[in-house]
Amino acid sequence: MAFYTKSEFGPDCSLGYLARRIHQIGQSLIEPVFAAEGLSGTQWSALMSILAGRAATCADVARDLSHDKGATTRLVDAMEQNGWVTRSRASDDRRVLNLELTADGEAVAIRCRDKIIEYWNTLLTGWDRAEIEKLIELMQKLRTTLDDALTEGRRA
Amino acid sequence: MAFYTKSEFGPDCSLGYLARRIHQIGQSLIEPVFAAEGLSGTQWSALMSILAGRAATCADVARDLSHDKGATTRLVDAMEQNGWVTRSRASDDRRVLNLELTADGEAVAIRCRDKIIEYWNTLLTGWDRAEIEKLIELMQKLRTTLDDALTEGRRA
DNA sequence: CGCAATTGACTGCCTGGGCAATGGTTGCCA
DNA sequence: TGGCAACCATTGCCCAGGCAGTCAATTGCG
Repeated sequence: MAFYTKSEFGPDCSLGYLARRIHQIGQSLIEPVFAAEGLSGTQWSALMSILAGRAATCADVARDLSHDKGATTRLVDAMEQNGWVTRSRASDDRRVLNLELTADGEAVAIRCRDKIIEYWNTLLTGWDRAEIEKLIELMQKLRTTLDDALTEGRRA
Repeated sequence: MAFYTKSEFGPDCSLGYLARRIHQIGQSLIEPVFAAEGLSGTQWSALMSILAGRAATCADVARDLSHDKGATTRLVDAMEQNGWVTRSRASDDRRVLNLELTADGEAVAIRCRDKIIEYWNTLLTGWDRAEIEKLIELMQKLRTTLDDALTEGRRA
């Protein structure tokens, strides 16, 4: 039933540790790509979130990225100053500020996306397609499991 | 040959995004376990690194966790103040400070480890053993791929 | 042997994110 | 209808971590 045991548990087989390292190293590898365009990885994530229609407001972005709401305000501030997004008060709900990508914002987001795609494709040279698909599938499942646990914890 | 395409790429199939979310959510779920023992997740990682014999000095810990050297100094400061580790000047290389776990430090590390194991086992209820093993295997492979790219980049 | 490059530990500085509190707005429901 | 909870956006505060630079000790190479 139980998967991990006290004697076998170690960094190399810990999902938490592996996720941490993959995130850390991946981040540091890809960051130069963003830096070349003058933005941060988090900013790009936010742009993509808006571009993909997953988010239309500040709060949406924060939720979609599991990012702090306060930090998101400042994130949008920076992107607005760079002329990548615009804020406009929603007419139907005056609490909300709708975010929209400018032409520049969309262009930057897509340029970065294409570079990122190319970077991952290069990195994954030597992997079987089936392996990658399996990895993505299992990581999605893990993400779902964690998400469920989180919302369950929130309810309790 | 290429795995990702411009039309199909999206957050849900991006390994970077998945790793980020898994790391973030996993971290926030497990953090209370550490908080109950009065330490942080990073501190526990460092303790485990020493306990497992993967690190014997401050620099070792920094390397093993891909953690900033400066931050590691302060991390060890905190753990020393809590009485979990001791620093002692190495006799053969007087630059080095050898780190050793105290009885308290070891006890805390192991208590947390056991709780983490239990937490993951609970979380993974409903997963097939083979699935978990496959996921770990593929994440290890990804970690290795990224590590290689990193050291390669360092050399260039 | 001697000098340059490297390494370990540490420090100051700065940025970015987590957290809590606030003000304004809306929906709900007694 | 009045009041209350939820929600959006924003701000101030604090802390951890990344970065660059310092000092001492060590290694390596000509």
